Amino acid sequence: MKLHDTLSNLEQKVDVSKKVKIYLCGVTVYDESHIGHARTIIVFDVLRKYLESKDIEIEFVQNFTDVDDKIINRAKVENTSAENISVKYIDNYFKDFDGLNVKRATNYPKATEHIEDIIKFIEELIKKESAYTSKNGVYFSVSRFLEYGKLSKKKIDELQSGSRIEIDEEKKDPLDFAVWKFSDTEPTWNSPWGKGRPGWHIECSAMSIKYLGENFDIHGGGRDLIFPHHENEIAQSESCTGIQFAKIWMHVGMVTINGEKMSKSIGNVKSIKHVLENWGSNVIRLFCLSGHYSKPIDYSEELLEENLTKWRQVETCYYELIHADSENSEEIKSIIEKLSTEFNNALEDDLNTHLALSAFFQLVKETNRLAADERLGKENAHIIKIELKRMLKILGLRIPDITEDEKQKIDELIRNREQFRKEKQFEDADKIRDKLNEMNIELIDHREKTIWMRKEKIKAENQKLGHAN
RNA sequence: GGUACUCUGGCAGAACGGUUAUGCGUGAGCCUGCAAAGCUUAUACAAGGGGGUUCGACUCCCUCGGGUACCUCCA
Repeated sequence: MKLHDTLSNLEQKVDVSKKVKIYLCGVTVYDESHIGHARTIIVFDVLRKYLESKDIEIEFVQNFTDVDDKIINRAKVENTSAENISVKYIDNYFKDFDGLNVKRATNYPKATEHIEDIIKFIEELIKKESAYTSKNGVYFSVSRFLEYGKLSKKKIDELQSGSRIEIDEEKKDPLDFAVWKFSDTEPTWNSPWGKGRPGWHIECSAMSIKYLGENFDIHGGGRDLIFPHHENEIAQSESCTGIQFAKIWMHVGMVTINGEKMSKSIGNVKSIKHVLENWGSNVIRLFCLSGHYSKPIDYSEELLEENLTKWRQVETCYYELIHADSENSEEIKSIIEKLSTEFNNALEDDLNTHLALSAFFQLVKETNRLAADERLGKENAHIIKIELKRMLKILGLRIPDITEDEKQKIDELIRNREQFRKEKQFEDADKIRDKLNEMNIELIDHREKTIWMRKEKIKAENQKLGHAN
C-alpha cells in the first residue's frame, strides 16, 4: 500500500511485513467534536480496517489532549474543574465515535497520565541543549534543530519576519515554543524546573514514542496540524532520539462549509451529535469518504441527500441478497473479482476511497439489476454477499440485524397483503403496507414476489417530507 | 507578504500523455392494481485564461488569474 507522505511530498510504501504502528492526533477535549474531527478519524478508521482486512496487525494510538488553556478557560466559565471538563468531553467523544462506527483505538493515552514521561523527555532535551529554562517555562530551542521547517516547507528566516507571535523577552528566539509552562493555577504538576504544565506539542512526542517506538510507520492528523504542531513534534522527537520520527506523515483535508473552514469564530460548526441525529452514521461516512482524503470537502445538505440516495441503494441491494431465491442464471464470479480488485487497488493507491466507492456501488448496481430481472440466484447472492459484507466492513457501513421474531411478523403481514392483493382488495392490502412502512419496512414488489427491506430512519429525510406536505 | 494545496459537465468527483470514469440530478421508458423501490435508456460543446513541449495534453512546462488553508489555538 502506498500513502502520500507530507514530509517527502512523495508516495511512500507502507511496510506491512510486520505490525503497522499508527499514531493519530486526537482532539482537545474542551467541547463537542464536529464533522471535521469525524472526517479525519473516519479516514484513519478506513485505513486501519482495510489493513486489518488483509490480516495485517495494527497498533493504533490516538491521544486525548486533556490539559490545555482552552480546557482551563472552559472550566472557569462553567465554574468547575478542568478535569470535569475533560472527563465530560472524553465521554462525549466516545458517544460520538461509537455512533459513527469507528473502531476503538488500541490505546487512548491522555496527557495528564503521562506527565512523568513528558518530564523525562524534556530532561533529555535539556541535556542535549535543545531546550532551556527561562522565566516563564522551558522552551524548545528551534535554532538547535537545523531541519526545522522541513515538514511544513517553511524557511526559518521567513517565519521570523512574518511572525505574528508576541515576542516574549524571555525566549531566546521568537520561534522557540514552550514544552513546559510555569503556572500556579491548577491543574499543575511539579517538575525539576518548577510547578506548571506541559506544552501542547510535547505530549504527542512523548506518548507516541512511548507506545510506538522512536521510529513508527504512520503519523497523522488534520492538515491544520502540519504547522506548528507536527513540525514541532518532529523537532522535539528527532532532537531527542537522533533518528527519524514517523516514516509517513498523512494529513486529512478540512471540512468546509460554503468553502470556508469550520470554526468557532465563524460559528459554522456542525457537531457530530447533530449530524448523527439527522443523517445517521452511514450517510456521514459515505459523505466523508466521497472525495480524496487529502482534499477539502464541502459540507452541504445537498451532498448529504445525495449520499442518502446512495445508501438506500445499498440497503436495497442487501435485502435483495437476503431474499434471493431465483435460479442462478449467470456467471457472477468474474465480475465480483474484478470489482473486488478495483476496490482494493483504489485503497492501495493512497487510500482512494472515492474510487473504492465507485467499485462498491457498481457491485450494488449489478446486484440490483439482477434482482430486478429476477435473475439473482441463491448461490450467486451468497457469493455477492460475502464480498459486499467485506466492503461494508472496511467502509464502516452497517445494516442493523433483524431478529427472527421481527422477520416472522413481517413475513406474516406480507402473506396477508398478498392474499388481499389476489382478491383485489387493494385498500386492505395498502393498509398493511402502511403498517409496515410505519415499522420502517419498505416493500419491493417484483414480478413474481414481494420482498421487504428495513430502511434506516433518517430524521432529515422525514423532516423534508414533512415540509413538502 | 510568504508557503502549500487547488481550479474537470447542472452538482459531486477520479484516473490517464492517445476512447475523458463513476455517482447524483434531469428526460423518456419498463415493472406495478396503485405507489414506492428498482431496472433500462438517453443526456452533458466538461478541464480558470493565455502561451509552449508533443504526431497528440485534462494529464508535462511557463505565465497570468481565481479559490482555500497554514504562517496564533484548531481535525
